Amino acid sequence: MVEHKNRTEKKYYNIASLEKGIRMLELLAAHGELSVSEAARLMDTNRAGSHRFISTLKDLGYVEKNSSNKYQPTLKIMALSQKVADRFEIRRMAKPHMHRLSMMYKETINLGLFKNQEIIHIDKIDSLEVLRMDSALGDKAPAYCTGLGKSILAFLPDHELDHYVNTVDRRPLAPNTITDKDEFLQELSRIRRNGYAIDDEEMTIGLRCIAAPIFDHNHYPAYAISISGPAMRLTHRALEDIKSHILKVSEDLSHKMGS
Amino acid sequence: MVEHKNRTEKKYYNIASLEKGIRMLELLAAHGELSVSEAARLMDTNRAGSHRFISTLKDLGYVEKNSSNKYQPTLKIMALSQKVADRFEIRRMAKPHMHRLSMMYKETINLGLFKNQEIIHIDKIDSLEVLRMDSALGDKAPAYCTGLGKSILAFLPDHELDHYVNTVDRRPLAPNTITDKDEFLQELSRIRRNGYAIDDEEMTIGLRCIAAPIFDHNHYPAYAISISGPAMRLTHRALEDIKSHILKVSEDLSHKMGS
DNA sequence: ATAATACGTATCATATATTGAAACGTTCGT
DNA sequence: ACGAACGTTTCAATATATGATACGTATTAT
Repeated sequence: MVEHKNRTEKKYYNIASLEKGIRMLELLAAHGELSVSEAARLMDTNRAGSHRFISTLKDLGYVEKNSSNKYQPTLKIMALSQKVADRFEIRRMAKPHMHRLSMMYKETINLGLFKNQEIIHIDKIDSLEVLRMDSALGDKAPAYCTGLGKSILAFLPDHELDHYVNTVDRRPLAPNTITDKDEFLQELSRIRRNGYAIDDEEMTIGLRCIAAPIFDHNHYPAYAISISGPAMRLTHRALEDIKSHILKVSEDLSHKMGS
Repeated sequence: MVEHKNRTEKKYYNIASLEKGIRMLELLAAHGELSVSEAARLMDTNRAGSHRFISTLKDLGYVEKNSSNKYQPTLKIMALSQKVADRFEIRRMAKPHMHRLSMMYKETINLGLFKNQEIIHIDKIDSLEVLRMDSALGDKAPAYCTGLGKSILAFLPDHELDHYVNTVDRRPLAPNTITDKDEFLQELSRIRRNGYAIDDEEMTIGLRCIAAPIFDHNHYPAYAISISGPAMRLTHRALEDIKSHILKVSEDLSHKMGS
């Protein structure tokens, strides 16, 4: 009777029913299929209780009844999983490239994701130098004035780019921010020709950066990779050296993503 | 006040907290990452409520906090998803082959999964003939006296096969059921040489069947495919014709599964 | 064939888990 | 340096999950 009630040690602000429901889904996935009463035994409850959870999961579409009166998980979990996996897959594949670039150039390497017209930093390797850009994972940045952003924008489908240029406010954040629409479109066309983008103190004064887009299996520029550092170290001369390397990396990653 | 309470139309034996929790997970997956208060707004609740669900998902390992105080789904969903997907993947890939075999031979085609020393029927195409085997999806059958089962057993790793032969009761279910251990091991060795198994009225009187194993990416004979029908139609002569086709199909599917 | 058992599903009163408000310390934006 | 927004924790009120009960059907044993 003691081990039956020792769940009091749990944080009392957790949702017990959610834990049980997820556990039910895990059991169904592990066993492939379960009847209401089999599940009841595994969950240490009665048939009525078991049925309630399974029925809820069924209504949510994560579980279905097969012809032998057993319940089995559906492929709906795949939809969830896919969304999550995509985000992690690029990180896993980019990591070795990022390390190599980091060792070669001793500057900060960033991996960005384009979402809701913004750049989200999904991975990075910090420069070991004292003077360095200090961004946190998950931070957001505008696309129009960053290397990551511009390299992606340049390869967006026409209608999406149109929408971007016409709706996003290009407020000046640093001396060189490109605010004029025509000038901005020219810049994107230049990037499209080169394959890479340079952010020359357009978001942060003193910060320079070179970036290239990474295309996913839909040939969509979902991600970008960049090297950024203080303008005094990352001279235009230095960028010239880095250029071909980062292009090579972005092409390789695009290929790995199925593009 | 009315639209706020019209959830009374729901089946009252569903678990509301589970629905909300899953919805929270879906939102996190769709948005990539969300803060407690962003989620609160999307879920139409307050920060405390939102936090409770996220915290629960975090403790379950499905969600983690990133460095910008947002919560994002982890790869744990993949583990769930993978288990489910495996079951469906073989079905999806086997379907066209099964249809082709069905049209060629006009008999019942079965796809089986080996689990807990039993065969589970995970897909089938019924023969259009009046006289036919009537099995339901999800039905279980013993492995030792079915084509599907024997074709898999024959290619099991040694220690697993040992365990099977020594623990499973080979009770006679039909005239030709192989009950003797040595005779059974000889049969498996014959199947290993041929690559396919024949069930000659070993489980059901009057029913004959030919089956071949399908290997997964671990080179494990996780599945098998079979053609079964009445012994009077599925003569040994007929089986001779079918043999090479079913072998070809099973090899192709093994290859597609990464074996 | 028939009885007995196991099972899936539905309903209800009651016990309990969830809820929203309130509060505290921290972070963020200005 | 200030105020607002946020994440987290606590607690009492109450909306919700629970277990018992019941019923019709499938499965198994006799």
